[in-house]
Amino acid sequence: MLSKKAKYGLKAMFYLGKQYGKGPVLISNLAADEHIPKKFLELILLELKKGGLLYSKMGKGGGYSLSKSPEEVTIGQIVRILDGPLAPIPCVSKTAYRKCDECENEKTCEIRKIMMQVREASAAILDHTSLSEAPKALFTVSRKTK
Amino acid sequence: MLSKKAKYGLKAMFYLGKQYGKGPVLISNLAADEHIPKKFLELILLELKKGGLLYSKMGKGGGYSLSKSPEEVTIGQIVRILDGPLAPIPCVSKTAYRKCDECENEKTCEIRKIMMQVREASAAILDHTSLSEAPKALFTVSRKTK
DNA sequence: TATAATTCTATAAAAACGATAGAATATATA
DNA sequence: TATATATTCTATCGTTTTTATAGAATTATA
Repeated sequence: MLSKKAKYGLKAMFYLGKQYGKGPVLISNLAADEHIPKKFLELILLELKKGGLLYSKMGKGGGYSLSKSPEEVTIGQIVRILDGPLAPIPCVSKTAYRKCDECENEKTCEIRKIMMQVREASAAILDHTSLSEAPKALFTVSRKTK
Repeated sequence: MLSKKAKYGLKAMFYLGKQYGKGPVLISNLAADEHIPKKFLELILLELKKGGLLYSKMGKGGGYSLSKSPEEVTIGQIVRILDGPLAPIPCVSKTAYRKCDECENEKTCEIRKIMMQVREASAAILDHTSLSEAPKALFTVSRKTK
């Protein structure tokens, strides 16, 4: 399940995507417009900034804006920063591989083989959908038996 | 992320799949062989039984076994029972639809459109992979732009 | 009746989640 | 330089979920 943090973050990023090029956006405005708890949103935007997706400026006339164009920001990037790896289990993550605690033999693990495919499918979608083209992309999953 | 409960459950189900037709399996044996905390495993097997995937018999000579053949039990069924819906957000779940708390307009929600596709892709894999064919199925995701 | 097994109920520790509070820091401008 | 405005940092807090564990109850067999 996507966390509320990630959901708020995605909302905020889409919002900033629409404001792209129009100067910095205030946290307060974003929070009010998207109905996100302001203090919580502060932390989220900070994480996204540290993740490289946002630019910010302090003081009068400051605020947040995308650090690159909406086309260049993928949903996958956002979700990874806020919720961690897309992979259902750590041993199939490409961006944050980790051996599973209980796993004896990674080569023969059936669970791993399946979750590998799930990760692959999810990543194919999330890493190829950007803030701008979100509503346009369509994906199909097809099945082949060896 | 898949919970430990679901991981243990999947391990147990694969194990029971291999023992299918050979009579009931003791929780103790299963727990020992797969290195799963026994008391925790009890709860898991009980859930899977209530979900209709397992048959059990109490008393001497009792134990657990699959309630249908391994081919008929899908990974999706198991994961749903133990971890809930596959959908990343409740509003795109087919088996457990729920309106998102924060959602204003489901029709125009960009997040929903994307997560719908993720759910579709995951379900396509998990609902078409069974305990027996797990290592054999292959899936590919292809992208089309409208 | 003794034994062996699942089932049920309750509890508990630890981690994750969702959120809030307040002080610190940086910036613009009057 | 002072003031207002904004992000940034650190700490905390309550709730829920996760990951178990304990023990009694129930069912079945021999």
